[in-house]
Amino acid sequence: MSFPASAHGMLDAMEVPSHSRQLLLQLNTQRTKGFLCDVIIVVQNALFRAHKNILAASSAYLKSLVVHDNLLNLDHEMVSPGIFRLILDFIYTGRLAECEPGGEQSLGAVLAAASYLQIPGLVALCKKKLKRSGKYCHLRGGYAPYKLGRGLRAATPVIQACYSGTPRPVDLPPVEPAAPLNTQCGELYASAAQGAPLHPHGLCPPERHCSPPCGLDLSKKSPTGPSAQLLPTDRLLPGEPREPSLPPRHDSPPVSAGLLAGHPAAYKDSPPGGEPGGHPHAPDPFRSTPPCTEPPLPRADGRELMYRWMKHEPLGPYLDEGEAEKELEREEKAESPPAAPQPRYPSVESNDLEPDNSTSEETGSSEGPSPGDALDRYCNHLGYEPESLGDNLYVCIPCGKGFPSSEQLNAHVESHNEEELYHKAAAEQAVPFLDKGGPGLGDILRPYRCSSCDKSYKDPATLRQHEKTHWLTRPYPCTICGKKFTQRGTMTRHMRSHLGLKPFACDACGMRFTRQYRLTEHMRIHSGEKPYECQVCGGKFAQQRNLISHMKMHAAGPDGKAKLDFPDSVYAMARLTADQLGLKQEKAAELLSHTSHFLSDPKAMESLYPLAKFTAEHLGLSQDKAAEVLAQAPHLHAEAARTIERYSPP
DNA sequence: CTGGGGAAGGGGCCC
DNA sequence: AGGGCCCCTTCCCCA
Repeated sequence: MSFPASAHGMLDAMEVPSHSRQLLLQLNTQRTKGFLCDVIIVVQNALFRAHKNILAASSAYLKSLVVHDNLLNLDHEMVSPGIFRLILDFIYTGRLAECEPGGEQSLGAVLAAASYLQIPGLVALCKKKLKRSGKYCHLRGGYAPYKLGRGLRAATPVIQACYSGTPRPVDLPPVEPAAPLNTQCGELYASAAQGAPLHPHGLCPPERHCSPPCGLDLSKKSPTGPSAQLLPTDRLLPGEPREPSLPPRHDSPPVSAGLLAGHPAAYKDSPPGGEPGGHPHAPDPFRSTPPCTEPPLPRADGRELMYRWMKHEPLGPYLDEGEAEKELEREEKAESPPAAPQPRYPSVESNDLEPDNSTSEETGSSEGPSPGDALDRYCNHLGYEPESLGDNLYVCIPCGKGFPSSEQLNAHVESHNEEELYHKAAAEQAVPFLDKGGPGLGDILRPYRCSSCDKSYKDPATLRQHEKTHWLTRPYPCTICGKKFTQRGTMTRHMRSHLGLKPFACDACGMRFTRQYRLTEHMRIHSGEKPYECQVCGGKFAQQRNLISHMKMHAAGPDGKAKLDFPDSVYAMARLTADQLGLKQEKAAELLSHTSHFLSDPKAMESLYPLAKFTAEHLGLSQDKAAEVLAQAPHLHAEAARTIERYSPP
């Protein structure tokens, strides 16, 4: 399909002046309703819903996070819930609600947070406002080190210096806008107070100016059903929100390390380009780069973008702070007509960043970027992600692996050392095995043994992970309810259940799940597949766990007590099997008791593999796994042989 | 009312 | 870090 040249010309001229404004309004409306929101931002005990695309188009820092996570946890020492609300409003509207009273302090906090989040337009706007109020000259020296991309740990004292005698911005009470804010009810507070009546739709009552009385009842189970993807509204209980200035509820760090991955604080000691503990593939927002003075992105073609990426120059739709400031100044000079009044959304100034400006949009960009251009630049998307390119310049000499930063290389080298230590320790441990008649195959396969419980593992990392189960204090607390976990993954999974995040959807019925495995299990309902069969009655089950429950029914007598009378040898085997497989002895015995047909066939015991096959079949393991398990327990073979001897037909 | 099955939520833990 | 599996438990439905 092709258009005549004239038609192309016509298309070029066909521009709806209010398009960008309408688009933004729609997006903001969607945000307030939670519609298509695909990310949750946790700031202290406040939750905000938003759209990844919008965040990524507005903030370099948030972009680096949303690429990898649906749940972002911001350091509340860097940005308080109240300030983040203002910033989120700005992102979705291009307007900054009036900060008051003590506006400069709040504005300073917004500036600090905008720097932290790398939103140059907002940084420039705050500076401009501070300048107008006569504060910025005073502050300039203080804010100057606030170069974009600095970790705020370094920046915070600067702010303190700026506002000597006043609380740090992070200690300020939440900013309550003078006029009702328009939106903001995408935010949900995990309040300590509960029990008050529900508020419909989970939105803040208008009379509260959307200050966040919405509590999150964490005592309830996660919702079920297709409607509950994000914080279901029926779980929201109003209650007074905790003041953002209050200390965190738990003694533990308020934001988990895992959720903070990629946080600037984690980079504070890193050289440019290092991403320790963060998102290794995320564009490094802290790489020192000269301010981008390139023409607006739409004019840059793919090759130029690639070239700039290769040169570590800024590519994206983000304006450098200085550039954004110039943008604002150009805007002021443009003398664009004032924005239409929006009573629900007090404008900071008549020439605030304006998402739509019909005059300049119509005149095109040849006479300098218009506010519309500015928005275009913010909304422009790259055709590729930098993470697709790798430059692993730091190479580990022993193993030849490459890493993008010295930090990662160092971490790798440390792991080398630990690994070698473990190997050494394992080699030393092997000596007693020899004393006992030589190490079993299992000792070779799983040389890393726990000193507390004698369980053994294939690799040192798994052993370390296991050893945490013996610790008195579990190292990973939930930042919402305080429950503690031995593994970070378990904690983040638990957090998902708090937040109702269910990324795995059934194509057939739309039901959503928190885990892939659950979806797989669920899909058997639709397929009719019932792979788990009872060896006693032939009953089939879609879920293994239901087979296990069912087997208990078989095992229980009329009085509820176990009715199966297992031979001693079966119990002995069961004990060993239970030990090896981590099952309860009762269950292992139960499973083994259903194998009389096997046990009565001595030929089947002639080699290890048939036994493995039997074990695999009856314990739901892969045959290889079963073989490995059995290999670790040569005494099991002897026991099995004795059992066979005893029960073999004469 | 009760027991059994189906389905699902959540935690533990290994890989 | 995330996937996968196991276990315990709960809820609902039905005979």
